[in-house]
Amino acid sequence: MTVRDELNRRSLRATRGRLQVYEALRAAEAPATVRDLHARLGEAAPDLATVYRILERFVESNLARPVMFGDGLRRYESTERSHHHHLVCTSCGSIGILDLCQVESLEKEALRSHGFRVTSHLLELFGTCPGCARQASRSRA
Amino acid sequence: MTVRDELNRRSLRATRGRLQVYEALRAAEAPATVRDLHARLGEAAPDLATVYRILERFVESNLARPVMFGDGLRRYESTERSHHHHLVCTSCGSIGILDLCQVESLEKEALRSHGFRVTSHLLELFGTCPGCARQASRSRA
DNA sequence: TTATCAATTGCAAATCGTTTGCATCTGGAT
DNA sequence: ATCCAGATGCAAACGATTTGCAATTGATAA
Repeated sequence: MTVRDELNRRSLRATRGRLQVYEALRAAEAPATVRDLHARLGEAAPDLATVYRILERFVESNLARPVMFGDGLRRYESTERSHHHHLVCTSCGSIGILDLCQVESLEKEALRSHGFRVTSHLLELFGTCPGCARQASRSRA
Repeated sequence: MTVRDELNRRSLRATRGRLQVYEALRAAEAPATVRDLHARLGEAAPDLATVYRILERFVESNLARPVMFGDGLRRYESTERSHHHHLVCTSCGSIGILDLCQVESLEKEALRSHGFRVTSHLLELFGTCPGCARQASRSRA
C-alpha cells in the first residue's frame, strides 16, 4: 500500500507536506519532535505550524502515535510498528524498543480494586544503555 | 518529624514560602500543577516563579515527586506516599492511586534483550472511573 | 541579641513549544 | 478547465516555565 493510498484511505489529501512528513516519520529511528521532523525536511519543508497540524491529523487518523518522555516535548512515531515501550538512555539519549507490554495484570488490578476501566497507558523506561554502561565502567577503572 | 525538621534535614531554609508549599502539597488530594498550588495559597502565596523554584528544590531533596500525565503540564505530589501509579479518568479527571507496580519483569526483559539497565519509569493508566462509567451507562439507557 | 552573608525571593522580561487567525493556495471531484 | 472545502504560510498570540538581577531574609557566628 503506497503512501498516497494510506492517506487516501483516511480521506486525507495527499499534499506534498503530508507525503514529506510521512516519509520523515517512517525514516526516523526514534520518536521525533516536530522540530526534528521539520528540520530533517530542510528547504522544501512545509511551515512549522503546518507540520504541527499534519501530525495532529496523523494522530487522529492513526498514522502516527504521540510519545511522551516526560521532558515536556511531544514526540511522534509512525504507527507501522505496533504498540511497544521505549528504553530511554538518560546518558546518551538513545532509544531502545521493548516489544513487551504487561499492563493487563495492572489493568485487572485497577478494575478489581478501584472499579477503574483502563483504556490506555503511558509507560516509558529510563536507564542506561549497554554502550553508556561500558563507557562508565571504563572511565571508572 | 515537623515540617521544619524535614527542611532542615535537607539543609533547606525554612522560609515561609517553603512551609506553605509543603503544606499545600501535603493537603492536595491529587498531583497538583504549580498553578494549582500557587492558587491554593491565595494572597499570602509566594511569587509563582518562586513556587517553581521551591518545587524544583523539593524534587532535588526528595520532598516532592514530579508526575507527568502527558498533557504537557508538570504536576507534583508529596513523597510521603510511596511509589505508585495513577488511574487518570479521561472523563472527569479524577485521580485514583494504584499501589501496585510490576515493572520488575519488564526491567528484567530490558536487561536480557537489550542489556539496558532500567533506573526509573513513567507509568500512568488512563480510562474511566466507576462514577463516570455509571453515568455513561445511565445516559445510554 | 545583633551583625553578617549566602541563600531565597519578587518582579519583569525572556524562552520555548505549541496554537490560532486569516488570507491565499491547491488537491481532487465535477 | 472550474470550483471549493480543505490545507498551508505567515505572523501574532499563548501558556508553561525559566532567568537576570536587585532587594530581602534565614541561620550562623560573635
